[in-house]
Order: sequence, then C-alpha cells, then structure tokens
Amino acid sequence: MARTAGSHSDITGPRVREAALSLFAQHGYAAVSMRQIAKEVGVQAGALYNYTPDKQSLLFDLLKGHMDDLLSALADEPRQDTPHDRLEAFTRFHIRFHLERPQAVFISYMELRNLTPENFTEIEDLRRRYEGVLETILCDGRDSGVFHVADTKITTLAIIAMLTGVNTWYRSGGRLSLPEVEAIYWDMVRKTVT
Amino acid sequence: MARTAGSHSDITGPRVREAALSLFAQHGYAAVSMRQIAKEVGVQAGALYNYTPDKQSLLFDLLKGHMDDLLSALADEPRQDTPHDRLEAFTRFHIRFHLERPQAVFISYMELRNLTPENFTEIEDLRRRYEGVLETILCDGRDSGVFHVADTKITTLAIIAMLTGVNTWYRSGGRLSLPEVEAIYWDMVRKTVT
DNA sequence: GTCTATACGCGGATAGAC
DNA sequence: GTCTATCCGCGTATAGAC
Repeated sequence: MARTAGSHSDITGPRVREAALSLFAQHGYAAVSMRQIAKEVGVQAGALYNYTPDKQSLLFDLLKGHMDDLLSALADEPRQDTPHDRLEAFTRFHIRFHLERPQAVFISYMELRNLTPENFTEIEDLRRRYEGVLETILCDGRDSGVFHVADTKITTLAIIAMLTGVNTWYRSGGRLSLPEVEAIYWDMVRKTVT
Repeated sequence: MARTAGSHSDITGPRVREAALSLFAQHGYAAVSMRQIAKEVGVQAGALYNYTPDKQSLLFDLLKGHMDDLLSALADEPRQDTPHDRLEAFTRFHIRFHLERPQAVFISYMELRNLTPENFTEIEDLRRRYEGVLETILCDGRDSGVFHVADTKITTLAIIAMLTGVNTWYRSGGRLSLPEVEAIYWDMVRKTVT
C-alpha cells in the first residue's frame, strides 16, 4: 500500500534513536544538539519532535531500552544447575552482551547524571535488579560451600566492574578472539570466588 | 605586605580550578558554563580569563594535574621486595589514592572525550605509564613463578577496572571502613593472580 | 510528516573602563 | 585584577504552511 509522500513514521523513529545513540556515545549528551541529530537522520530539526517530546526523553528511552534488553536477554539464557556453572554462564553472557553494543553500554554509564531524578531512579532500579542476579549466584555458592566470598555485595560490584572493563579495550579483529577473552575473564572470576 | 585592592591572583587561580573540578564532576564539562564557574568563585565571567586561556585548558589542567599527582604519589610509596608485596602495596595505594579524590577520578574517566586530540594523547600516555607499573609487577611475579597470569595486559586492565570500581559505591561512614575495603579487594586481587 | 521561519535565552570569549 | 557591556553564534522548542 502506497503511503502519503513524506510519511516515514515507521522507519524515521528508529533512525532518530540510532543517530542519538551514536552521537551521544561519541560526544556526550550535553554536547550534542538536536540539529546535529536531525542532520544525521536527514531531516530538519523541527521534524524530530514528531518522534520524541524532547531531548531528555530521547536519552531516557535509549537507557531504558538498553536495560530492558539486558534483563530480558539474561532471562533467556539457558538455565544452569550449579552455582559454578551459573557463574560461568553469567560471566560469558555479560562479556558477550556488552561487547555487542558498546555504544549503549557507554552512554548507560556516562549519561546517568543527565537523567532527570525520576528517570535516574527508574534506570538505577533496573541496574540493581541485574546486579541482584549475580549476587544471588554468589550467595548460593557461598552457602553451599563452593565459593569463598568475603562480602557478596562488594564482590558482585567488583566482578561487574572488572567484566565491563572489557569494553574499554576490546576491538574485534584484535589480538584476542571473543572466546579467548571470555576464557581469560572466566578464569579470573573463578579464581576470585574460590 | 598589603596588596593592591582587587588583587587576588594567588588565591583566585586555585579557587577557579576547584570550582571547575566540582562543577565538571557534578554536571559534566559540556553542561557547565564559564558563567557558572565564575558564580561559584564569586567573580564575573570575564575575570576567569585572567587564569585560563579558555575552557578547554581548564579541563586539561585538571586532568594533567591529577595524573601527575597519581604518578608522583605512586613513586613516593615505600619500596617492596617481592612481587607479592609490591602487588599488595599497589592495590592498597590505588584504592586509597582514588577514594581520596573522587571528583578528579570521575572527570578523568568521563571527560577524556572532551579533550582536544593533542591533550587526549598526553593524558593517555600518563595513564599508560601508570598501567605499566602494575603490568611490570605482574610480569615479574609470573617470571618468578609466584603469579599465574594468562595475559598480563588484560589482567592489568581487569585489576585496575575492579579497583577503580570502588569509587562508584564507597562512602566514608558507610558499612565498611577503608582498611576493611582494602583488605577485601586485596584478597580478591591476590586470588586472581595466584 | 516534513518543511521553513522564528522566538528567546544562553554559550564562549573579548574590549575597555576603573 | 575585576568589572560592565557586548559580539555573535548556537541551544531547545514551537508555529504554521504544504
């Protein structure tokens, strides 16, 4: 079915979000103007407001979408029986998922302070839910005697910080393949908790 | 010795840098205006340009000063004999140093992309020099058979990411004291490399 | 749905008086 | 060294034509 000339609602919307994601990741939310985003999409600045009420919503939608993707992808992972296997699966999942979308990961860390207080709270809740999954694994392993963890909260944050650090240096086609990277990090995580 | 009225060069300069540090850390470099900085210092915007040629230099000086402080403080640490002791000293030093100046640490991570290419290169060189100190410790320990490290480069970055992560959650007066935090992280680092 | 035009304030930086 | 005044471009967002 032919559409009215100039009607691209279904494809322009996603392109606006993609352009915003890329530009926010490159220059930072505060440094990117609506005009730049419009230019990247190939429309005039005014047209953006058909797809977002304002710039803040653009940022929030990107971060919310990223956290939703993260939690649902984690939920879709195959179940494992032992804490040891669950920790390995979590480690490999975290590395893979984060390396697949470096821009979203980047702005999810860097632009939190540019969210309004209400939006910030919502994203933080999702982040804490993700951390809770790892902490539960550590608690289960400690309770069954296979892990030795001084403090599950701190160890949770330490492991996530270590794993997310991959994004600062990994480049596909570099010295190490993704499976090699996963193996090296899993080795470190495993030793940290045993 | 009395000075000319309005002459405060020796104290206003530092106050400008302090205000910039605090505001950049809170809102981000791009989101902070020279007028805001001036207001925090208690002068008019034009007066700032007696202390910095422009906003970019203000950011660069903060990051450069932080990296210089980091490297000279590390150099001032007592020498240790074994790789094991050197790694423990590095771990505790890193945590202590970073927790003492959370704002400088924060902007040194977040605002790198707002440096001009030349300024960025200079800061990156200093950062790599710091990482080199840790990597040397790991190499020495591996060569003498006390450490088991799959990849010294990655382990270096993983340890630093893990340790710097303390800054995201630690608050003085919280559940854990600084010595307790140091002990927990040193325990994790130690296990990671042995 | 997109365009052009525009309102209106804030941005970095400078000039010149005191 | 600091002030006031100012240049001038860019910021978000909106109005109204097509």
